[in-house]
Amino acid sequence: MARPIKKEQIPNLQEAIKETAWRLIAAFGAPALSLRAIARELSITAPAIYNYFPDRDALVTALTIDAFTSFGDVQLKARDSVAPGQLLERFRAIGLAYRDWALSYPQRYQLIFGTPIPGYEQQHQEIIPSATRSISALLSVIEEFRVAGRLKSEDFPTIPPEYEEQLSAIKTCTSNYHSLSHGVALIVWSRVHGLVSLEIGGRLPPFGVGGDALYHYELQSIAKQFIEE
Amino acid sequence: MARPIKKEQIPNLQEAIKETAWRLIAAFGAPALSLRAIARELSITAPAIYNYFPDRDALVTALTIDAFTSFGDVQLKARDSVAPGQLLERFRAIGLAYRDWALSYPQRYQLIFGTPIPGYEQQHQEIIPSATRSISALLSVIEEFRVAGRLKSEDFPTIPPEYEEQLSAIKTCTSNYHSLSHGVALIVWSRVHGLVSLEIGGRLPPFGVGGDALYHYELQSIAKQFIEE
DNA sequence: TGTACATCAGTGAACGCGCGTTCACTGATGTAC
DNA sequence: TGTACATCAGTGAACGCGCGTTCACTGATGTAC
Repeated sequence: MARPIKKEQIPNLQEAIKETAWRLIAAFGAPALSLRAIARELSITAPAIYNYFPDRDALVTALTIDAFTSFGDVQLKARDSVAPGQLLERFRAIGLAYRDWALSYPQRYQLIFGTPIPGYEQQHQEIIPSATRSISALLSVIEEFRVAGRLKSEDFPTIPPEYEEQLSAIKTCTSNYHSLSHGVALIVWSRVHGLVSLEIGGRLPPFGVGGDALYHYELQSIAKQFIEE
Repeated sequence: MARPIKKEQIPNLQEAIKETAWRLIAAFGAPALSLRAIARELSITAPAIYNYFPDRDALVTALTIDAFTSFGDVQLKARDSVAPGQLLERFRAIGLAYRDWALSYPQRYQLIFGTPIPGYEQQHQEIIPSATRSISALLSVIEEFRVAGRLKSEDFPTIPPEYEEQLSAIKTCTSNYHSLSHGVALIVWSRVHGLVSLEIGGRLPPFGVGGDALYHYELQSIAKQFIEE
């Protein structure tokens, strides 16, 4: 017998909300994200979302954690796709994966590494583990170089003791790493981030330079500067 | 005789609107900028703003142009503060001025180099002149190095002809520059931008590294890599 | 010096909109007997 | 197999808010005679 028309349910609404949020962020930018827009898109009412997230900030926090996790997965996978002995190849794999991920998910990249959403205060405590994990692939390889005595560090600025204590956030994960490794990892990250964020922002075309060739060149430069053959 | 209480006028309201806009952007972020908030701050009514700017986007465009102009002023002043012969010192001066400006006006930096404001479509044609001028200081010095035969470019990726045509935007200003100079300027910019945007975003502390020492180190690295002594 | 008039920067009310969040509710589903 | 009940995901109305933009207006200022 025919049941009365049952409204088609959305299985796993929690996930559907997040996926829709990503689509809207991709289309209109993270700061324009709104619960009502998500609800509209899913053909539910806005208050239904409150069954899954206590408020808008909690949703953004969940999205941020997911983004860091996805990014971290890719970074660790890239590292582990190369045998532990081939450090230089590991480094290259991580670097290439960085840009690939950023170009695949420019919105997520902007969300976690770009200008923060106004009016949204990051819940640092909740985000730190996934954020720390995401950078740990690069950090671990650089530390391995250092341990192997292959990190060129002659003129790298020494890190003053008063800064050392600020390392705590990351150090919970990588407490045994030398602080030099953190310094080098940071400068490597800043170069890679500089190029990638300009590329995502569409600022390469005016210079008439291809992002692909430039990125390979930059990775090569970094390796040459910091790593002993 | 006592005139009736005259409401204190704001002289040069156009400028006052822009100044207030910058203050609000500094406080709440560019995407949160609203005409009504500006009006409230100035104790005028929102429609009064329409006497000076046809709509919100026009205001943002004006702010963007002002920011590029202010940034360009600083860049050119830095370059010209050093005698034309001392190219390396000119380069250093430009680099240091870049960070100084960014740290002084992080909001302006974010507005012109960070994630674009959602719902605001840049009026490219109006902005291009000030944007092009702002980068011209760096570009000119690098071109001078090239002309002097002091630009190390052995393994710099060659720029494919199909990209050359995209240079048009900048080339209106610097049409006689070699495209290699554009390429090198871009990579220099990307490094400097990478570090500065991480510093502005408050992402250096977790690594326990001081922005000052790191930036000097990075400028030095760039010079060493691209410039013949 | 005094009057009539044009100018036009700023006002105040109103429009239609979207937002986050609250609240009492409904109605399908699953469980206990 | 059948009935009574508890659960709880999602609803719909409402709240108070801020937004960009429009419009007819007002009232101080400057000009012409």
